[in-house]
Amino acid sequence: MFLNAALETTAAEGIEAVTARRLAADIGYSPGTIYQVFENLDDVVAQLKVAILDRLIARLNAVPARGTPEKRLLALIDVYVAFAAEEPRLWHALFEADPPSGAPLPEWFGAHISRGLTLVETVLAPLFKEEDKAGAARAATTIWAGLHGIVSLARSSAVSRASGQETKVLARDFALTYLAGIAARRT
Amino acid sequence: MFLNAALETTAAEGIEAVTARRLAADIGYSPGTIYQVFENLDDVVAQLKVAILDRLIARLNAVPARGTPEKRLLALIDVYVAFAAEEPRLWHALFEADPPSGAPLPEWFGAHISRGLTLVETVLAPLFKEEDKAGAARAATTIWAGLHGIVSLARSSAVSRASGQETKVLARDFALTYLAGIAARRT
DNA sequence: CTCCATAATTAAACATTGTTCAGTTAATTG
DNA sequence: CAATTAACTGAACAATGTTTAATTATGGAG
Repeated sequence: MFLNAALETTAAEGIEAVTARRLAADIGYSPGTIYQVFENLDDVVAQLKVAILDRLIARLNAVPARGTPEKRLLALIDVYVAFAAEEPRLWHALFEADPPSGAPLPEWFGAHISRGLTLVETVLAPLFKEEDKAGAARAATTIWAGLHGIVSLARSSAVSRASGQETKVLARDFALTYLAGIAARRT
Repeated sequence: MFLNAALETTAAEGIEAVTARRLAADIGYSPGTIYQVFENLDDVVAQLKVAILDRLIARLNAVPARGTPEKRLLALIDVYVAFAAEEPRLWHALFEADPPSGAPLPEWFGAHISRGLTLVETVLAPLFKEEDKAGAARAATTIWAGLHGIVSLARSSAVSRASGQETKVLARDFALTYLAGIAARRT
């Protein structure tokens, strides 16, 4: 219940609106109860991030697993960019917002993020020889990170914020060019 | 004075430690005085970000303007990654931290960020034909954004956090591969 | 030097935040 | 039904950003 309320508030008003009293009031409880379910607000936010990541990964998993790796990667990118465009506050809460206290995220969170990475890695695998698993992993990391950077820059810069389409073009071009570079440098 | 104190506190303890009372106490003033110099704490943080960006850009400007575009770009990247490694709290405050209130940054901040972009664009210019200024701009945007994403992911992921060297290799590889992709797709 | 006007600075107050905990209510078990 | 356990509350505390009346310092005119 707490997480559902936190998710709704975040989607509608941003993660900064998720306060202890607000969260409790939304489901008809008192603030103190939160601390019997969660360690503190950082814990709430950490689990909220996992819930948001689950949503994103569910969408990514929903793209059909057929076609060339390039086409599949572009489909993943479109889904990612669309998620950031449709749910900007969720994307921000997941990838950009700090825990309320400013403390680092718990260690177990890294394992969740890597689910996104391995998803990209799986799609990219056919492009790499079997003995070059490290290359596939590195490419997946770079594309995942680059995608994040492009969406992040697009959100903060007033330039391309007007046309949401621009981000999609930029992200697609980045991925295709990077893959072309891998092919070119290999030969 | 306020900005200097804020910069020192941020470098040492992170931007979350920059509070109104702390800031005032550090220079021997009372909290209320801040509001005769700044509009509010968001304003302090915004100007602090500009100060940090000035530092980063000063370092980027210090790289020699000779050699091939590729070598010059790699030098820029090394400086960027080194800055993030040596001053992680400043990098975080500049690129990742939200304003205290969660409100968006003022419009004039975008103009400052674009200084970094044009710097990369200048280095990349010789690689593009004169009529393809848009291509150079897009490449600069992608590299700047990708660099941000790689450093951001490296910081949040426990995987490569241990060896700070990994980030540099990843960033260099990303840039070179992306440029190779541009060359390959053009022919 | 004195007096006054202006500027600079303060200290206290207010609302809101996360968090704790003794006390109260609800549920469950023997 | 009684007693134990669990769930929950509401008031309190410290710390936050921000405002403002009061105070102090500054500087110029006579």
